[in-house]
Amino acid sequence: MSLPPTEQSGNAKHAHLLAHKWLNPNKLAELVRTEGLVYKKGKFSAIEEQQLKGAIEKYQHEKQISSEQLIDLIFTKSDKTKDATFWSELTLAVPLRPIIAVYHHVRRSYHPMQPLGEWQPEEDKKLIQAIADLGQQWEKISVRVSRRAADCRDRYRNHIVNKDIRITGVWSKEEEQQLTQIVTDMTVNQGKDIDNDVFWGKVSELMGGKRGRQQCRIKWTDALSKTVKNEGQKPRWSQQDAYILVHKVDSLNVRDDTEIDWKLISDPDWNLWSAHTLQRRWLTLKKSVKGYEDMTHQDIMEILRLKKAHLPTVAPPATKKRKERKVTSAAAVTEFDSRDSNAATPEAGSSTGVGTFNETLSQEKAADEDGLDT
DNA sequence: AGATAAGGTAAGGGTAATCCAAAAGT
DNA sequence: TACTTTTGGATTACCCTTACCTTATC
Repeated sequence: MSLPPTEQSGNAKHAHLLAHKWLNPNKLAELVRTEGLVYKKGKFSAIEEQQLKGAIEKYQHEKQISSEQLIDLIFTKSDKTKDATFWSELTLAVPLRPIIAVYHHVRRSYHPMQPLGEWQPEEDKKLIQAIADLGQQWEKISVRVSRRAADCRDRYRNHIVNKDIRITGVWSKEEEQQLTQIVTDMTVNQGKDIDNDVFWGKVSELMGGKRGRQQCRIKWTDALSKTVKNEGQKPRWSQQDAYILVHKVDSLNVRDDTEIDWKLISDPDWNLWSAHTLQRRWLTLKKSVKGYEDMTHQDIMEILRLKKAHLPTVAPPATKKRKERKVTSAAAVTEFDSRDSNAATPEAGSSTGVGTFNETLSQEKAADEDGLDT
């Protein structure tokens, strides 16, 4: 009998799996269940980009290959000189990433056609013609339109489809109701999760094609879903929210804010804010720090920690004429926290990995209690 | 020769930078 | 009230994952 696998040996084994097996989502999910495999999803952080770049340069140097040969290696299929270990080596440079993710990421970022920005009317014409001629064969279309296959596809589904009936601008009450109806029919009325099981292409169709999939999704996740959850009231961002956000980000102890998984930041008791909204709020917060462009994440954090050292008092009641204060989500959280710290039930909090936050807030709150409105 | 793994392409799901209007602050 | 600053709504180029194949490898 050997020793039970230590964390290290487990990780080494997992790292090897991730770097050498082209695991499809089912197999990945199974390994997560059976072996406690941990892997990373979502946007590649700046740090990971660096690590990949380093690995690619190292490979290029060791094998003494030119940049052209490198591009061949990444894009040309069935090249006899192909090195089967190439993708595995790159993957080892970014721990926790499956080889398929690295493969796709590198092929995107080293693509010879770089993104070109806004589409010109002539390009749209070319695209429409190409689709008419070829069908949805994006790689072939790409050659004719001189845009990446993925960009052609995106242009098509987001802007060309239904472009004559598509409308933009502020949503009417009727549209909002219709969207809410469609989303709830599709999810809760089918026993599905209203936050995760929505097919936005389908939703757009059901909206009669008047609104695109992006319009529908953003409208729902950033606006409608939270007013639905908040009994029709629209929350407004407050200084308390800013305080909470700074402390949550701080508690993650990331090296860089590109490492943050914003979905983990939203809290069951603070979840009126979508991940997207929180990310946006973080950016404005960060930009409020003078000279942030040249600072490390740690420097920025330090300043923000100082700036937001104290929990701001609730809603400055300077005047009472304010038509019944909108309930802010921050208020909801602080209320919850005071219950939480009294009860001290471990399961009460969220298990999102930002647990230290609640303690911080409770302490701050205790110290600040007198300043709080009653 | 047939099974399985690697790899290519398309479909599906999402993020983040930006513009501008509305609300809050002064 | 008029003006300035902050926040929120909408838009859209761009990014990541999954599904479904074809091709390579054993």
